[in-house]
Amino acid sequence: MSWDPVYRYVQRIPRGRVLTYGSLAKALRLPGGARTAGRAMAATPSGKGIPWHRVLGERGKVLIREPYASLQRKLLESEGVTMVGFRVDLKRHLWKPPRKIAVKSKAPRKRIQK
DNA sequence: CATCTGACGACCG
DNA sequence: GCGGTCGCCAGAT
Repeated sequence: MSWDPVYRYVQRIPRGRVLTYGSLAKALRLPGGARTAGRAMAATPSGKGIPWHRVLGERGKVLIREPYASLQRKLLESEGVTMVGFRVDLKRHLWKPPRKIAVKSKAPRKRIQK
């Protein structure tokens, strides 16, 4: 199984915003759901600029073990993410992935006929 | 090949 | 809200 799609998706998460394993899995339709997203993140290649720290558990909880948990918290706070202990305030920082990519043209989009 | 092990999450007490 | 159980499934042992 190639985790590439997962990493590409994670790289789209803007600074200061976070995503959950569940929503990640759902967005990419990963078989096995959230846990599969977790496996992918656990295998995140280092040094590729992938913002792995922006992926959290349901309700914004940091689920990884030390010493990475502290690092993740630190990285998040460094980009302005407000946290309560090892939990992120999802109300403020949850990233809602855009359904459509930004449109450059101002012309109206064509309607897809049903 | 048999088991174990999670960077999960829904459920239940 | 917290801890335990269970389904999930690719890798590791």
